[in-house]
Amino acid sequence: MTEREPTQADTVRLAIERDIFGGQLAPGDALEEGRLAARFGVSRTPVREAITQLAQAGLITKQAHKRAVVAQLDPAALLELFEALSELEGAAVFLSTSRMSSSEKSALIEIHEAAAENLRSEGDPNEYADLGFAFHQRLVQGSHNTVLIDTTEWLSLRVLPYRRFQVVAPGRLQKNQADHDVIISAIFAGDAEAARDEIRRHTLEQGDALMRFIALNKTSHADFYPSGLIKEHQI
Amino acid sequence: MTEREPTQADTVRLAIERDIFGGQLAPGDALEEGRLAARFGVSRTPVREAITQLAQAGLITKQAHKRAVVAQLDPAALLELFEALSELEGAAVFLSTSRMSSSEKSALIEIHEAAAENLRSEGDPNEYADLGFAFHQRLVQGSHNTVLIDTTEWLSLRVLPYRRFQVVAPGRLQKNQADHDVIISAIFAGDAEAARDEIRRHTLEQGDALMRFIALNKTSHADFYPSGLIKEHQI
DNA sequence: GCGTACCAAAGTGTGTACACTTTTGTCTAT
DNA sequence: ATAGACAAAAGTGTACACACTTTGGTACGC
Repeated sequence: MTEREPTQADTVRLAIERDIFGGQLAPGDALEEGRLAARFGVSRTPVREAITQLAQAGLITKQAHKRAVVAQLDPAALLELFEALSELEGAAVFLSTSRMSSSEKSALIEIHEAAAENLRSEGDPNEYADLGFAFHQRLVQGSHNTVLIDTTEWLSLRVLPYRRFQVVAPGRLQKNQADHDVIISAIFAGDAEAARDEIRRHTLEQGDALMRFIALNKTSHADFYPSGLIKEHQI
Repeated sequence: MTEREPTQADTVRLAIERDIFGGQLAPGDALEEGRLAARFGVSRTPVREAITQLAQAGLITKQAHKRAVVAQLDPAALLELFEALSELEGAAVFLSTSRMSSSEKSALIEIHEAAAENLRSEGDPNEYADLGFAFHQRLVQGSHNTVLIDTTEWLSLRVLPYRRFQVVAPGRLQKNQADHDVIISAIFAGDAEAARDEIRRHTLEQGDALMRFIALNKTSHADFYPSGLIKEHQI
């Protein structure tokens, strides 16, 4: 799916994606073609096209003659997603161990140390989260296998709408940083199997923490958004 | 993407998929909306929708204002695909080892033995190929992780159009069967790591064999189809 | 009061028309 | 002869109209 010059359908699709990842559209929200068309000042045709693409990608679900709905992940599905993600990242890191160039490795360390510094100085937790995301991303990209990279990034994206709910449990960040430390050590030691096992466990734990949080606040995800705000954005 | 009652777009999409997997549409062939519409007796709208879905899925490529083209995989891309696939199958089998029910295990063995019987009696190689596909599929499904299963099946599908080129090298089938045997043993022994390693190597080898074949016949995939036939089906 | 059938409103699926972009073939100038 | 410009043809992107399906509510019968 390459697009040189974005068509209106592409524009609409990107806008919807941003709304989903940004939280303006929560899982479970309905998308109505007519209103979206009005909102973006285009006809329903490109909107339909955008929705088709998003549905195919799994970001929204769609049944014939029914309104498209932002994909909603129940805890079981979320668990499966993280499990698959952990295996995928494990596979990628296994390859990365022997394939990362020295410049890629130093870029990885740079990110890791920036995260450490953020932790020491008690900086913005959001910034730390971004650095963590970048860390994982670089790690996977080191595999130099675009299929693996794309697939992994796609699954990461699918859980992204839920990441915003993750609170900073006490000590969680330190644990996270320590995990990353171990992973880096394994890679530099050239122990691919150890690196794989470490990141696999690490990612699985992350998913577990998120699920526990959601379960603890046992509530539909929509409840995280003040209903007034939803109505305005639901379009 | 669930569809209860198939829309025309779904019908068209399935028909195109069949053509691609069946070889009537070879990688590199162009798809023209108007003619497809005429062929299926519908308007261009559902055809466009089908093409959008296929493009999103990676089965065809599409640029704005240009005709859609059946995705073409160069050897490098094919290698990456098989590498990713082998890791994915490895991950799935790792989980399957501890998760397959006894009925799932016996179904697996049944397939395996049918394949053995086919080999002994020198039956249809196409039937053996189908059994091999089913074997891998059951193995992956044993992981009980739908995300992993869907992702793996999708990648398998993407290489399917190329499988038709695979010739039966002497001894290849026996080697294949022996590999499957080892995998089954590892699973029944409960050795998840061994099972993972075995299928990973096995799938990687399959990809290698396919690539070598394509490279040996160093020719664009379109050359496999008599050009007269292509023209008729190119629609 | 409860379930059921029906009806209207909302919303999606598809056909068709047209503008705009790409492609192809021809003509001209060097 | 060849390269470049131009024009016609082919093909895609979008708007709009309308039929069909779903949905939610209301009235009717029990």
